[in-house]
Amino acid sequence: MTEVKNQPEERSLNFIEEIVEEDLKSGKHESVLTRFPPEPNGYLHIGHAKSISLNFGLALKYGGKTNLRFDDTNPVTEETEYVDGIKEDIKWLGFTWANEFYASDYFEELYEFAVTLIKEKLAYVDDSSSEEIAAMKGTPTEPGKDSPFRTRSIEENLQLFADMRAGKYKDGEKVVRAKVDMASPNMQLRDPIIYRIKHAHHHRTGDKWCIYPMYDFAHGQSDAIEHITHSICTLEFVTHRPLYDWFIEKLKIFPSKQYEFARMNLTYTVMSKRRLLQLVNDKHVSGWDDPRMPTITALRRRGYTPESIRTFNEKIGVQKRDNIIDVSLLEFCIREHLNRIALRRLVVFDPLKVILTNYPEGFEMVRSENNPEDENTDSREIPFSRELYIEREDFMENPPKKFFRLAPGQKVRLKSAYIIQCDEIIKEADGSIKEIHCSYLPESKSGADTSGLKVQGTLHWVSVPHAITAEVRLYDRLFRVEDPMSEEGDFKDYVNPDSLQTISAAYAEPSLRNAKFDERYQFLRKGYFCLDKDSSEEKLIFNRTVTLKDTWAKEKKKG
RNA sequence: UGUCCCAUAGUAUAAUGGUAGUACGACAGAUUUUGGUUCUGUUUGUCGAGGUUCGAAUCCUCGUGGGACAACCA
Repeated sequence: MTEVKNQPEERSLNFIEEIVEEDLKSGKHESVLTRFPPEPNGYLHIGHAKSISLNFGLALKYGGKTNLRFDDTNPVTEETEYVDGIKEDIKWLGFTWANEFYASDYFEELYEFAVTLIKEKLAYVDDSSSEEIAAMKGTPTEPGKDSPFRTRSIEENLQLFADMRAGKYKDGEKVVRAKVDMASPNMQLRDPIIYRIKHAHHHRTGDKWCIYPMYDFAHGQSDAIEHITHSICTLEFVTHRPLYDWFIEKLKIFPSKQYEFARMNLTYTVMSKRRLLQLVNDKHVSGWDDPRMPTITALRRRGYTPESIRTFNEKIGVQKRDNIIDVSLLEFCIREHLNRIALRRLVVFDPLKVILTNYPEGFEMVRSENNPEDENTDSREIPFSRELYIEREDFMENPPKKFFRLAPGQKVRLKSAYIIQCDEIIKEADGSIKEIHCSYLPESKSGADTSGLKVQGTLHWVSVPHAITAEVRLYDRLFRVEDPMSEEGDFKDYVNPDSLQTISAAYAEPSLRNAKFDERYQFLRKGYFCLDKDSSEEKLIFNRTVTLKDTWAKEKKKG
């Protein structure tokens, strides 16, 4: 009777899944073929991850396939470096494409499509300048005017188009436009340009072409060539859909259908390749993979797991309304995963020396669990000695109420070791605290505590003679404001100046000497960390992926 | 003031004419050798006005608000 309880929660379908299920049920399509179509002019960001999850997820869910297709129709901005980066990111996210295609694979077919249109009197070569074309285009509220070249003969158009391809004209001298409707209320339909001249080296076709198709003339046709059943893109292409359908109809090719969803926005960051590139170029960050960036490569470097990003994508859903997702949801997803898999380690960032006056010379090894959430992980030994470092902020000479840490006369437990009590504060000449002298309770050892004492606080620590040092990089949100784009002025004015704090020498327990790149760590009471790619044999560098939730910090703020 | 898209707690997301639910956040408490985790509880919502209907978040109309579109970018 109560068995329903453990059933996985049934998730309702998003609007695209509904369309797919309907198409499958009605027999419109026998299977699903989607595509992920990045332009190789920058790195993928978390917003793209939503599209990747959607496209690949749809195929996975309904037993279909997904092609990876690089939309490489603009040679001046596109580079092979980006192609490689994008492929790596998709693989890392855990998805596998059926075919790796390029819009440039179809240049010859696309050229023929344009010839077909010309022959049907549905396209023409226009000698007008860019400015003239813009002027004749009209405005959203006023119709456009026909170009004087609109009525050229088929033969002349064919010849001119062939000459364009042959390289007889300079950039911008001529374009090919589709003949749709200069009076259409939809601006996209006012004789859109479908081919332009660019004497530029293409990352794949080299110098074979000097004319390149525009997005609208490449995307839908590429979908059709591949027999994509559901071509999913973002909302800004809604107004392009009539054009998408128009080309498919006029060319009588496979009727792929375009569906649009709202792109994702995240608080405290920006989400466009153009703006991210600005941050890189203006050196606000060290590069596309600076861990503060919302790019996939940066998230990976920062320690995010692909699982957490996929979970995040499931949670945010798919819809058509503008949205800005609270970054705390992303943080929740990564904490939830890391809590399950991260190995616990003790690391002191800002050391305060503690001398245990009644502890003998030498040291002992104490045992500590690697992950209390996972019974399968074992434990490790940590050296404990008479001289220790604790976190400076874990001691206060005059503590406020509810300060459960170390203070004169106050007792705390040292994690996996003993209860200690503060007896004396040793100060420097300037009055600052040099070290504190404590006594430990031998009968309070972890696992064999017969002291009967209950203490409120437990601190992390390291043994001074055994500690190793490491650099620790603490990251915070890239922007000071939730939505930099909605603020006055340049979005770059709102970059958070404290988004990176570097601790050049933190003191870590010796087991971290063997830290591995594929392992995740929780530095107790500090946050989740991973080894940074800048690390070397001589120098360990850790990135903070995300902090732990800190209710004490909130308490302090309240005053 | 053209065409198109959208509107449910602070943020997201369900309810597909029949009890407005879930997650994150926030707040409070319990547990805790991490002020973590876990658990419990509280809080806040259908943009507005009409209409259809026994019944409307859902369908219709008109408003209001937000967004997209005028690159030889994608």
